[in-house]
Amino acid sequence: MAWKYLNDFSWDLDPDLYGDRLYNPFTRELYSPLEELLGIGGTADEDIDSAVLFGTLRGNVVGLRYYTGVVNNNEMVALQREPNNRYDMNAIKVNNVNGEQVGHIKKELAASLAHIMDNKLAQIEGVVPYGAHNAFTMPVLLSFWGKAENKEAVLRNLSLDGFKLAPPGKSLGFGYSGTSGKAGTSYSAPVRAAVQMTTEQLKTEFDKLFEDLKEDDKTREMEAAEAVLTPLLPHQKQSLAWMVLRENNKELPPFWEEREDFFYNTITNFAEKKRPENVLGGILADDMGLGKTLTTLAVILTNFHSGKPLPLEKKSNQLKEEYSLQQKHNLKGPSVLETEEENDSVLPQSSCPKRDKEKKFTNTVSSDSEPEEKITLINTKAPKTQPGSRKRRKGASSDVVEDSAFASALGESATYSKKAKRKGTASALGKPTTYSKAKKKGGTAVQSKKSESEENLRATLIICPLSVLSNWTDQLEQHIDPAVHLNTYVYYGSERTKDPAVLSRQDIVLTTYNVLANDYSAKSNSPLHNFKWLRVVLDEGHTIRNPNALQTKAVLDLDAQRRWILTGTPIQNSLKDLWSLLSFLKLKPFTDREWWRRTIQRPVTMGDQGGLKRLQSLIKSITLRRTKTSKVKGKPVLTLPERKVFIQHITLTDEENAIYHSVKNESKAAISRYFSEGTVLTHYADVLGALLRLRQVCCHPHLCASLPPSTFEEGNGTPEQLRTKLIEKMKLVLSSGSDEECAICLDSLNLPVITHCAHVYCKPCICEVIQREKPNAKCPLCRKEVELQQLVECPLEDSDDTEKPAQEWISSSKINALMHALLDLRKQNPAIKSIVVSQFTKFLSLIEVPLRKSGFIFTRLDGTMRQKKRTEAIQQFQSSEAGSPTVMLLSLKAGGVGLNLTAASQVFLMDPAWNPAAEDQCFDRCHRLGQKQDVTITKFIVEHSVEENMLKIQDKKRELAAGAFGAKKPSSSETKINEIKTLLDL
DNA sequence: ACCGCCGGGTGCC
DNA sequence: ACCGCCGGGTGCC
Repeated sequence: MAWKYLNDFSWDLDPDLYGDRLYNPFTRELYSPLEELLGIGGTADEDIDSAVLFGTLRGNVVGLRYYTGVVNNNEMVALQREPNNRYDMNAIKVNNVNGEQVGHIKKELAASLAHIMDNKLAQIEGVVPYGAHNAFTMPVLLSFWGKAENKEAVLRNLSLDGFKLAPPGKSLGFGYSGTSGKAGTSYSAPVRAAVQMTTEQLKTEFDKLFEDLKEDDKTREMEAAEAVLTPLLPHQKQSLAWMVLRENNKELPPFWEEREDFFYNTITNFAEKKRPENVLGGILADDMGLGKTLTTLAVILTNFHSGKPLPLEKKSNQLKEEYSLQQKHNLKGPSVLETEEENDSVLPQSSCPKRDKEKKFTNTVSSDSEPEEKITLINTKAPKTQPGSRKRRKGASSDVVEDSAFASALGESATYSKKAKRKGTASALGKPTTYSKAKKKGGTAVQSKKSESEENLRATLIICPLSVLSNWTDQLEQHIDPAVHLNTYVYYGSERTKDPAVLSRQDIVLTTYNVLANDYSAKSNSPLHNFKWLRVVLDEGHTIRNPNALQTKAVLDLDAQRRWILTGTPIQNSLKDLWSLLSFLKLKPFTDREWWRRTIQRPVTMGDQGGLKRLQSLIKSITLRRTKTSKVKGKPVLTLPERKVFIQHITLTDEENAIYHSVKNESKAAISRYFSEGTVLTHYADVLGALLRLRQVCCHPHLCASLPPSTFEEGNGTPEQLRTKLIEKMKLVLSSGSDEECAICLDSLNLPVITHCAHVYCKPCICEVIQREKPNAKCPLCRKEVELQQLVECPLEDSDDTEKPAQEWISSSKINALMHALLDLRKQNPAIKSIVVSQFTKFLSLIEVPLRKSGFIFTRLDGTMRQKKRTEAIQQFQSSEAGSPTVMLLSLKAGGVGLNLTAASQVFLMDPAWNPAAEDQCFDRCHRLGQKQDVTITKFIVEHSVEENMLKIQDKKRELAAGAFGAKKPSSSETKINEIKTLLDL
């Protein structure tokens, strides 16, 4: 069991508990109670956050003449161990900010430092006070940072070799002096660390980071291209203008200045002749529901190259027929040149942007005049619709559908049509679809990363979580003129293309983080990675917050001219999560984590004003953020109907109460034993297990019946027993209603497997790790050794029914309360739609019975459903037709942020979530853009139960968290113990 | 390197 | 002189 390793590895997390997360309303950070209660969390990287300055030491860099890396006065340098150096295994390289080697640390000092670095006793950072004009050696000022408990060891090690650190009080400690921007000036002007701000000040400052909309470039508005049928709201016109400005921007990136014939970085004092590239893109961090998707589509259509709209052909019937003929013709065999000539006369380049380097193509796409001509073609404007209203698609005709069948039979992309979608065929995401068919042509247009010129780039890659993939296709259909040839390819499913030529023909390619990561790890060929994109857009961009996750690496390895991150939660998990995002944006020098840490992350977490200033100006220059309460010209961005939350207290029946108390007493007994043994914290998994049971009994006595009784004991049995136990444990994880996530990809579990150390991952994720680290692969959560053969898979679908066969259905107090409310509503107005939310899918199943009995038409959405069924469920529920479902049974975390359930005006939360953020997100699914009615939320809470206690602790945590900033502040063990006592009334 | 270090040449004042 | 001193060769790790 996982807690066995807690003593050895301070950052062990039991995934069993990982999903039960609490919410920090300020940082919008989700954190698990386990991390909180044990005062742990994060990865080894966080050691750097809590580092203190041990002191400084002057040393020498030698061998300058052998290397090309140059440095300026006061420039920061990085130290890098070089254990395989053939002359000295203690060798330490010194690199400049660009990663070019400058020299080596002189060998005597290196011999002493190597030990410290290899054992991670300290992080050693260098600043070269006098770096320019040194031919052979140069001095370097070294700062030693590390955990306080390692300070003595470091000092001892150094003094054994005759080195002595100057005490930290003598130095500023950031490697540069706050606002002057001169790296390293501090060493000669020693001061105590810059004026430290209080937590409160920091919080205020941080709030300001995203709220400043006064600048001109963020308030200017811009109209979208004609092909965008939905009129943009004022704030969306602002985002469009700002994004177009960012994409066409020719300025130097933040913190760079042009000086004489060099470009200077004012933070690191690095300089180079080459002009640093600016980010053509940034972060659109608008709150959920402000229309990031629509705005992004508008950018794609509006800013092709140099501010001109994407050249798109207007479809006409004649064109379509010829096109369709062409299609069939080409599918018969490899195309020949004559055919292409024909093609071009019928359908110019729009559907085939990157065919080859022939002149005709270059002319049509990259010349300045040509795109304008195209625009005139689409000038016949369709009547615009109001935002949120659905645009009926007129263009789809049967020949297109036929064509799609033809195409998909050959494994090619299929034509998307609304008609087909209504029949439920083309909506299947399992196969590639395009909105309008790209011309098939014989493999002449293989695009290569290097040889294409930037003007020829056309395709935008959009990467999103699977749960919002359909949102993109829906919105494309909803907002884009159907009469326009917008080539769209959904890169998903087993039939996805391997042919870059197919991608090169697209305007938009949609895929998911998981598909991207899978392709990336399957190294063989990932067409997405062997391609230069015009744009890459990350939807729910905080998905890549974990720098070690495969998904993040796969994303960072994409090649694109312009890069966008869409996210509603800019700093979801404290400052360090920002790094992956900046790294994606390729902002020099922050793509290297060391420079990010040294210049921003650590100074800010230590309360340095200069660091915060830098962070502010950085964020300001690349981020646009509006909240639901932001205003444009004095008016709120959005006016949503009211949202009211009621708590309805439930009194259990005597019978239920008896069950509750017996479970409670049993748990109490076990946990009291841990108290007396003083092992509460090491048995925390059991504590949460007990809480889970109590929460379940509050809902329905049948819910906790299938819990494995073995949770309270340890020990090993036969391999078969172990296997059974692991499967049980995994099932508990999967069915606990917490919508477990994989600690590697941080996404929902996909093909869950459990390790012998009882941690659950996606099979592809953990296999990747084992492959990469073999032969010594370790569990990413507990560092225990893992092997491929030891992974236990979850047996398929013997599910609830077989587990508990003939248990007769009974009601419960909560079910009665719900049914009472639903029947009441129906009496008032039979058209009212309600969402019934629980963390326990089994509970939802139990609720189905009385719903059916009372004649409710309902639908259901939970994490176990395939994408196709999900889409169906949502569409049925959202339909306003008579006979459409009036109740949706929803598992708390199903669907993700993109889920739109605005048809509902009532939400019933059957059980409180650990994590108020999850509740809020859930409410936002119906209380969002498009909601016309007031929304009423009813939370059912059993009085005098663990549920009430959960609310209390949540409130307390909210308060506590509101005062915290950035880094996690683990509560004292006294607090932890008290919390457990509160929860269990001990 | 306008240094340090090495090793050969050399040796009263 | 088993030294000192001189001056040329030489130079990261």
